Amino acid sequence: MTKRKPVRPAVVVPVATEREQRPPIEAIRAAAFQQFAERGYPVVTVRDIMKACGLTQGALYNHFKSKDELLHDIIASTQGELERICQQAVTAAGDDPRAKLAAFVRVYVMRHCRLRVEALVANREIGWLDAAHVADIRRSRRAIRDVVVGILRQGVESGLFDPPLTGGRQDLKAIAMALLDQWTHVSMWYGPGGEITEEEMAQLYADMALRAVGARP
Amino acid sequence: MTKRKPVRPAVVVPVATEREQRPPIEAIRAAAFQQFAERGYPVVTVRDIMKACGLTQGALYNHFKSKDELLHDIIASTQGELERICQQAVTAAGDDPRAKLAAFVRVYVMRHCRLRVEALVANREIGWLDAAHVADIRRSRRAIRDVVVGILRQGVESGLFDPPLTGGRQDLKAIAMALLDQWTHVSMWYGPGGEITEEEMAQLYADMALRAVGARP
DNA sequence: CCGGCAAATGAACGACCGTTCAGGGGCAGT
DNA sequence: ACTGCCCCTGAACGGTCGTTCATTTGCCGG
Repeated sequence: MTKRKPVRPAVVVPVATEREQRPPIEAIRAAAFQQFAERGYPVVTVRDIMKACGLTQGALYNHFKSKDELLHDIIASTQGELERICQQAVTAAGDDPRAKLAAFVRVYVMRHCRLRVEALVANREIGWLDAAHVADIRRSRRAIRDVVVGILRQGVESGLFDPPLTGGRQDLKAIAMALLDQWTHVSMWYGPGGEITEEEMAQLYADMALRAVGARP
Repeated sequence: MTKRKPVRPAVVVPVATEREQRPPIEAIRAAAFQQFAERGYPVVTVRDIMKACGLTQGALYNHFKSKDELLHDIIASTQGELERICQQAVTAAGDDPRAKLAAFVRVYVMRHCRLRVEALVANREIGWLDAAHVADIRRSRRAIRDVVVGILRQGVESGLFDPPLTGGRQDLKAIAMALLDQWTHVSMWYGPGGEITEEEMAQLYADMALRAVGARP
């Protein structure tokens, strides 16, 4: 057998309904999310995506300049929305760093449970973007991380947090990275069919985070 | 431009020394690790890997049945070794679940810092394996998770751990997943050029884990 | 009814993919 | 010196890829 076999059988979901319900550009975005999440950007072809929308390959280029720009478009929209709701949750949580951290975790984890597909694509497929498209996504990620670092710093300075030390000093950036890794990768294994609701997940992760940073009760 | 542009410029490292020093099959494994880690399995070609070893594309098939089997081979060896050292660290740590958990985290995190490239490939590229090759990797991952769950259960039953509740009951599996996500993804951002040593990372993560599960001092 | 225009089609292009295979070199054992 | 055997080479195969483009479609204001 000399044929290059697809990494997974390129089963294209029926869809059919997509085409009528929303404008084609939205159908393309939705189909791309689904396909990228299930099989990964490099092995999903333009033909796969467009067939899932009931269109043919050429029609993509009436809406996006390239496959690469399509990926950037859907990642950037998800990432921007995530940054927005995280910022908003923190500012709405008052001034207590414990409340801020808890609010952040709740919003972040619940979003990664509810929008598993989008979160998974935004976090896993970013590496396929070329240098020009990847910059603003990374900026947004750093901004989110810095929000967490800011909460931790405020908690430490006010004496409400007592996080573990790293070689004798505080490394709040490492702690923030560790916590964000945990929260982000919920989207890799959480399934709505399980026994835990999204609210319970959010509560569990908030509890663990507050404990990890040594928040006073 | 109608040419399909590579996701990243397929810069092939000089190598040259590889060929002489070790048997070719080892050079192929090393080159594959490096290339898969840097650019991802689907976009790394057989020609890329073999050129990095100073060989030509056809020579791969004297050592591996296919590109897929090569990926499985290098992932399986890494994963098997990880499972082994984790088991061994836990049994060598005595009977106190706090010591067991700390020992597990130390070994797991230090390995993911030191062997970043291997860990990254084993965790990130597993999805490209076909169904026949993926089964035993997943089994090993479950086994490692169950080791953590076992430690947590022992800690709870002995009253030494008091982990957060999930909807009124203990969900040790979810806690184990959350912790493993955190430990695993160290390999995504830890760089030996940073200010934190591997030992400090291991200590930090062990501290956070013990706090998260409510270990008594 | 008509002209115009955005949007879709599907063949075509140039490139590259994983894998196969006939040919060839080098070296151990006899 | 000859015979196997292992390993490597590089052309070839059959296929897929992202993208382009001439052509057609379908809709809208007049």
